Amino acid sequence: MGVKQPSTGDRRVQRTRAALREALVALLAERGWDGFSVQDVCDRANVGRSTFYTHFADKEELVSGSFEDLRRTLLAGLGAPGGERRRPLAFTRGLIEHGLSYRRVFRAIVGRRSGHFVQGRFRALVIGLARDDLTGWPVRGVPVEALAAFAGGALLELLTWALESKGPPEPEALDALYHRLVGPVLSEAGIALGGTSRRSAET
Amino acid sequence: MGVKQPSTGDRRVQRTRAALREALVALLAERGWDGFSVQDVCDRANVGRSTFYTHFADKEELVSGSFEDLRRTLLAGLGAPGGERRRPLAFTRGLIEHGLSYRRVFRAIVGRRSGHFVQGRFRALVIGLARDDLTGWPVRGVPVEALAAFAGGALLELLTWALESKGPPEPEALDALYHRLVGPVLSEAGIALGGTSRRSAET
DNA sequence: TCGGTACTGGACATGATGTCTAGTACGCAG
DNA sequence: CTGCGTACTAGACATCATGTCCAGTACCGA
Repeated sequence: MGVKQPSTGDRRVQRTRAALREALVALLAERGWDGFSVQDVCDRANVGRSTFYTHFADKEELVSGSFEDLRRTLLAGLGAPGGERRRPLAFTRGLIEHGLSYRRVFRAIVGRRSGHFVQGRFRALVIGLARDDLTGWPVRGVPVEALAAFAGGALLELLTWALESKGPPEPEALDALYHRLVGPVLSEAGIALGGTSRRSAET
Repeated sequence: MGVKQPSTGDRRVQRTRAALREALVALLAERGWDGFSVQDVCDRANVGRSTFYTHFADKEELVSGSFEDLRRTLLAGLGAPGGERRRPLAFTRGLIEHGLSYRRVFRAIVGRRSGHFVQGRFRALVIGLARDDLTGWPVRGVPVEALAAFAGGALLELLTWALESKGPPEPEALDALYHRLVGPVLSEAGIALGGTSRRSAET
């Protein structure tokens, strides 16, 4: 699986990888996942195709890194983790803002011209975030996994709808809408939305 | 786009198409979307590859037919349309039952080994059903499209979760869970769950 | 029974993938 | 600054799936 032979912090390696990632994101945004080949990425990045394969096994392995970055970015946007968390699913704000800002890329990730791998990866990211979050706000009789699937799926498709719609709403409005819809579900467990901060689920 | 030259009701045509569809579904269930080629479908169906292309442009066009069937099946399961509709999103029961019954196929449609096209098609199917349904139960200040995305996405991922989980729940239980979670969202518009049947949204 | 149409299988061109190799360029340590 | 090693390069190669085309065969329907 990881076939990365150049294990170095060599400057050449860093430049090459950066170029490839950049090219990938650009091509993804403008042509969609199936709209470009490994060759195309290499051309755009000015990198030999053989070189590509010394770093990544395929397009998918290359894009995986970008998802790592995205995840880190989103989590970083939450401020100090474990700090002052007031509402469930607080990460949605950052995700929505980010998604609407980089609209072209996110449409390519989530929309019709995407690819199975990319989309699946994004789904996993969102639902994973939801699960981690909701672990702190359990609902009676509902497995966290199921709750996360529900809330994450809803968020995913709502964001998709916003990205595809002609006049995309403001991030705040969309976030508010989502929380307005998903709020009742969570408050069913007796969670006061602006009230006590229950926070102590197993680490 | 539709390149179907054999426009006939010829018995040979029907047999060929049926064989191809059957083979496709079987292969999809056991190998996943990317796990088989057009050639494989033809082999399993005992049909020449050239023949395949006289009927369908590619795998995707072939599978489209099956989705049509599925849609019809689900809608048929609702009884006379416009009849005695008591609750919003009534179609979920049929969908969930069907999905859990044909677990292998639906995991292939929705799961990790699926393909972008198939998955997208299924998403569109579910969200489309939700939209058609929810048109009859509007929620103040929320576009139907958005509401359908929310409810459909949640259903989609909840079903996926159930399909992937080890001990899959009973259809009734899953359906109940979904409606328990999504219910509050809809009742926000003042819909009594067991009460008055509001039914007359703008056509 | 016969005409037409669907099926057959095989050839062909195309394009992407992934592997490999010998040679070149460049970063980095000494 | 100098050379050692490692990353990069171009290109060849084998493989595989796709989609098109054609001449021949089989079979449906009238």
